[in-house]
Amino acid sequence: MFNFPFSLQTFFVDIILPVPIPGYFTYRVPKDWEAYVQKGIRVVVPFGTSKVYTGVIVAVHSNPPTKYQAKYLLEILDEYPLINDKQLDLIEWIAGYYMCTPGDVFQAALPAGLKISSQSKIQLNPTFEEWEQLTEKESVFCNFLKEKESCTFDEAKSFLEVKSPYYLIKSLVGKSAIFVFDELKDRYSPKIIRKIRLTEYYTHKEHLTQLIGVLEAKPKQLAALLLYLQHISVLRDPSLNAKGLDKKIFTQSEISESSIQTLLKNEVFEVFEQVISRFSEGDDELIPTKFELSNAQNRAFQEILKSFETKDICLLKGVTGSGKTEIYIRLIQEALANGDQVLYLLPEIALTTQIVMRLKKIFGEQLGIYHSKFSDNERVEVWKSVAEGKYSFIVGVRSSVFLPFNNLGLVIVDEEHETSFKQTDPAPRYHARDVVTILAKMHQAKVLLGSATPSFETYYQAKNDKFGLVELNERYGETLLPEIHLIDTKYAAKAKQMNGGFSEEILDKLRVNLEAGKQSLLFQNRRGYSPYIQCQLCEWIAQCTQCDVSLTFHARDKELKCHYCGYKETLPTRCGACGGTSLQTMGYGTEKIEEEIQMHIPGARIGRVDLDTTRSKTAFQNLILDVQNGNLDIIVGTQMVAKGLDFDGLSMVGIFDADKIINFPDFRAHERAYQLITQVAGRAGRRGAQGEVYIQTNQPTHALFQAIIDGDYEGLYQEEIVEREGYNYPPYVRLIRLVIKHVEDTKAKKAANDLGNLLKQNFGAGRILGPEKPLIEKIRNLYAQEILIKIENGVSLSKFKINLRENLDLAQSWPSFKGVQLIVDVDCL
DNA sequence: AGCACGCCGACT
DNA sequence: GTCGGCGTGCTC
Repeated sequence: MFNFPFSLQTFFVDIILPVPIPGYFTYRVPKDWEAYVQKGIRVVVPFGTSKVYTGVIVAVHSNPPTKYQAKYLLEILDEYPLINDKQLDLIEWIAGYYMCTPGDVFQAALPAGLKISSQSKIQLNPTFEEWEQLTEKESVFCNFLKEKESCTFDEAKSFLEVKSPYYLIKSLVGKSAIFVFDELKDRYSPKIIRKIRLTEYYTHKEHLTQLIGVLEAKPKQLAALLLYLQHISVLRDPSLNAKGLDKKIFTQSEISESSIQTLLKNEVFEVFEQVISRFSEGDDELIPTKFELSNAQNRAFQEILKSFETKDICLLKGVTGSGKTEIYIRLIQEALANGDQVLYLLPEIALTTQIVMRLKKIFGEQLGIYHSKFSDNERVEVWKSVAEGKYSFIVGVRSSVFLPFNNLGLVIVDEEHETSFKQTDPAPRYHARDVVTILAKMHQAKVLLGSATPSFETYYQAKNDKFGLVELNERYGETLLPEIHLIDTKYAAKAKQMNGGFSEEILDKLRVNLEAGKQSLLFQNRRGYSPYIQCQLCEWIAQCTQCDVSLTFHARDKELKCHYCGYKETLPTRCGACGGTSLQTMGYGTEKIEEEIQMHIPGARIGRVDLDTTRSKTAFQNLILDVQNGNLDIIVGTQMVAKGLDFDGLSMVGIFDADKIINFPDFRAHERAYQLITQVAGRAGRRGAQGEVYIQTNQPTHALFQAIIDGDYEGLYQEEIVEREGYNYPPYVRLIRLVIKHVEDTKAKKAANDLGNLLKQNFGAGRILGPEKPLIEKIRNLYAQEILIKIENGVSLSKFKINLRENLDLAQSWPSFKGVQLIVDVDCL
């Protein structure tokens, strides 16, 4: 760091601000603070006329900006860097690669609790006495604060009727009249639970046995004591008493509050408070960490280590149920023993389940979990714990790539092919799997990509020796791959073997399974009751008012909903066109499947697993528990079940809309269909028994089904890769998608056309596809057009992107781009 | 992205 | 005559 004690130079800092404006922002450092500014610390700055933001310093220098007057910093939030150099480098890399601003990345990288903004609170110092030191304006403001207890920057601004209250506030802070507390300190409070334990006296065996004798006459108190001893066997080991028992456990059993109170009064029990981390699920005993790998697993494990000697990235391609997890665990143990940090990325839904419980049991306190359903408090807690080194192992979703690692040794990306690793909606539109390879390079860490059905991009790299490749082709134990049956729905319909959407075969199988006490899973990749409702007279279909899609009927809420914009309306009784009353639900969603199966198979206990039934944090876990405990016979679900559920009991899987998946208009449709169907099918038949899978389709001769039945990933890959090469699709080219949006259809088309022509001129028509209307032309009243850019392998991506950015900037200055939104999606899926 | 400045319709 | 609609342009 610079340190010129008598320097006449003025210091400036370049900072990242959470705004979608390219580049960094230069601010001036007040003379007194020169010693405190440093790369990686957060600062609060004024921005525009009335806003304050938290930014992070990326550079300290003494070059005044020439084109504008730099403003002063308002506040310094950290003593030490909160964001380390590698993180700053990663932010910059992502912004460059994904063609967004550092601010976009910063916004995604930091939990909100670490980004105070205009909402920061101001409070009067209660011990403040020296009112005579204040200016008139200041004392008026302080009196206002006295009344209000606290106020926000915004409130202060409107009260003071000035454009920027920060100078006055700063002066008051200097006089110790007020506090500005960053919301971090305010919002972030540790969680405390109340526990009960024996007083020290009764931890002695003789006192305790004596007590039990005395309580013989008081059965209720005795019951309470015995319940305690049942959970905490103090007689066996008095030191266990220190752990205590959650008060809830008493109240949940038959023990009355009054008997507890009596025991507390008589100083048998005492209450104490414990600060708990928000996600340590109790203090389960750690299970023994030594387990044997099977021969196949051990061979794979050794091969991975070998591959890491020469390559940084390795693909582990292991069939469902081959026991990849044990191999991961072994690698994680090695890395941790080595003193390295480990990051284990999972798709969101997989994270709520058993695997995390299992890892928690093995790795205990060193394991931190980073999940999108966690509150902001919890995220800040994880962030700090990683920075402090409390967690050396993180299991998390996409965004955990931004955590403050300083010594990463191993990154595992499980279910590597999952599209949820790519962020689609707000920028940065990054792919965690790809970001992780850069992150790992910075840390000189190894990356293991795991999947039963790798993405073709990844497999291509492995095949071409860029990544290591290790295969695990046998299922763990003796379990056989499920037997897959195709049901020809066209034929079944002719033979009168269809019952609505269900073939007799599936219904029969469900009945047989139910009688045998076995569980079944039905897969329908569409939530709600029916994907559309239609008038039987005039064929009118209820459409969303803001989007170019039909409305899905949700029976539970008796509403029509748009799955794209969230629009809702109550179920109409009349046709929107002819006024007729014969509206009918068309097609099948999970709700309707659930209802009809209930009708066909009365007595079956049916559970539904889709976005609608698992919105809350615990709902999904409760459903899983119900399945595990055998409280459900049939589970109906969307792709959530394919990805989230992982247990033994399922003996049969039924798949309904296979045709929809296969015929999806996208060059990756076959790859995706293979992955999804294989994944769903893989839910059937674990631990010994062979499972059965029934797929309803009207094109049973489709080659894809044969590949799925044979588990012939390789064959499908070979076939598809030829097509990809022939038609110039990934992995032979990189794709960048441009989306052009406008409220007016014609304006979107005009802008897209103009841009398309420019790009064709400058990059060659062969590289530009479109403009074309996307699958859904209008969402939230915005019409969209798409342009696809193909960049063949070997072309310098960074140069291409700089060139592309210039073209885009030029286009956006055109009159035809007025009011047009332009989205850039690099490596779009 | 916000948010201010700025230029045209329905209200006291 | 004003309040307020959202079009456009800037933010270190």
